[in-house]
Formats: sequence, structure tokens, C-alpha cells
Amino acid sequence: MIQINERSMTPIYEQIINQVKELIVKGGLREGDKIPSVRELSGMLLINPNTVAKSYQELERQGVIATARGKGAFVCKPAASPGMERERGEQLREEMKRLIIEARHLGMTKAGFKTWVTDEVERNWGEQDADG
Amino acid sequence: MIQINERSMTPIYEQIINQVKELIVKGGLREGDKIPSVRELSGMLLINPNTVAKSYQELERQGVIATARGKGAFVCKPAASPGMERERGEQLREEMKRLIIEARHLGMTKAGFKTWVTDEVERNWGEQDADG
DNA sequence: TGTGTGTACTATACCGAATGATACAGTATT
DNA sequence: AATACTGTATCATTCGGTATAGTACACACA
Repeated sequence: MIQINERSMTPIYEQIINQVKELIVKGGLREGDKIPSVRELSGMLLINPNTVAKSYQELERQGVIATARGKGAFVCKPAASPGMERERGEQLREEMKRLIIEARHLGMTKAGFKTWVTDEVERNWGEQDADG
Repeated sequence: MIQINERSMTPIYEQIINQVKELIVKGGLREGDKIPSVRELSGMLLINPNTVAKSYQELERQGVIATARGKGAFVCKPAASPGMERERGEQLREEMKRLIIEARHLGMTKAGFKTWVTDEVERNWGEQDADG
């Protein structure tokens, strides 16, 4: 379900965040589904509970999951606050800009880049939405 | 020319790397151009020379610039080694995957994402290339 | 012989990531 | 009431990367 790469440059708590989001997007987790408890997941991944807790707190801050003492953590319906969307939208622009510059330095052409992006979208977007 | 954001989460030496690459892509720096010396740039940015040196070493490792003792650092002609291209290509795929998943969680539609990417490409790609 | 260049090395300070352990607070079940 | 589960909070500690500081070396050029 969730796998951790010890040698990755991205910290463990971010790997958890990213993989939970990926599972949701790709249909492995649906709205209302219960995700493993802090202690469960820390036991499965052989990492510290505090690290998992940090991931869940950030996921809740982003409106991806909802947590409740004694009950557990559950997948939310997508409902990001406007402020949060602006914040993460700006970050997304910066990352895309960096990615484009990197692609140029790898020798990609503009047309090649566009088709490459299209391929990656088809591979990672998950289920179709209204205008898919 | 190059500006450092002290409060940014990205380390200074990476900011330098990214901005040098951006300058090259956007035409501010061309093949053969001399870039500021380690001590010059560290003086301009009010940072430690070792930090600039680290940036230049990574830029040289990636084949973006060439350095020579006593002469300085100069912009290279793009000639990345095949191994380097594979390494960075894989990294690019991972980043794009993460970016796509993030876009979904921000409520973008597939079509909306594609047009957004197109806009960013037009804004950041720089001069036209063969099939632009 | 100078001056400017990249490079190398050591030492230090700071911060985030991750661990370990303990305790607290709310929920559900028995 | 008791118990077991949940998320949360706090403290201490270790570890690695970032950045600074200072010094020294090797090469190029005038």
C-alpha cells in the first residue's frame, strides 16, 4: 500500500503525504475510507509514530483527510480553502517553471515536452473527470 | 541578475543553480559567456564563497558550465552525458508525477491542467527551437 | 612577481528530520 | 467502571545538510 524509500532525498513524512494523495487520486482510497492509524502505519513501515503523526497533521491541514481522537483518520471530500489553494497554486507554478527549465537543459524541444507531459498526464491522472 | 531569497525553503546553493539555468534558457547568458567568479558573486550576494563554489561544482557536474583555475567559469554548449540524462530524466518524471497529483488535489480538470501547462511553457521556454 | 581564479580542507553553528519515550485526551466496547 | 483504541502533546537525543569562517594550495595571465 505505502512504501518508504530510506535512501530517498525526500523526507519520510513527505513520502507518506505524497503516497496518500496518489492513492486517493488513483482510486485506491475513496472519500470516507479509513486510513491506517498512526500506530498501525508506523508498525507497518517500521518507522516512528511521531513521523506518521506529522504526515497526518499536514494532510489534515491541506484538507485531504480528517482526524478524530479515538476514531482514526479518514479521507475527506475535496474542499480546500481559498487561501490554501492560492498558497499551493503559487508553489505549483514555481515547480512547473523549474521543471520546464530543467527539460530545456535536458535537450527537449518544445513540442517534445508537450507530448511528454500529455503522456505523463494519461499515466497519472487517474479516473476521468467531467471534461476528460 | 541573480537574487537570493533568505527565507526560501530551497537552499541558497540550489537557488543559484536554478537561476543560472534560467538565465541561460532565457537568453541572459549565452554559450561562452563568463559568469561572475566565486568571490565576485559571493561579494555581490553577501554570502559565503564556499556556498557559491558548491553551486558552480554542481553546475559543472551537470555540464552546464565549465570552470578553469585562474580563468573563471563559462557557460557550456549543452552536452550532457547519457548517464546524466537518464539520471535527471528519471527525476523529472517523478517531479511531474507529483505535480500532476497535486494539481488534481487542487481541483484542476484534465483539460484545465493541459492548458495551464501550455501557458507556463509559453511563459518560460525562452527562444524558439527547431520545432517550436 | 603579483593578482585573480577555482579548489581543498578544517572547524563551527544552526536547523530540520527522525527517533525514543512518556503522557494526556477523546471514543468505543465490554 | 474498566479497558483498549485513537490522535495529540511534549521532552530529549541523534544525525545529516546548509551555511559560515578562515586558511591554504594550484593554475593562468599580465
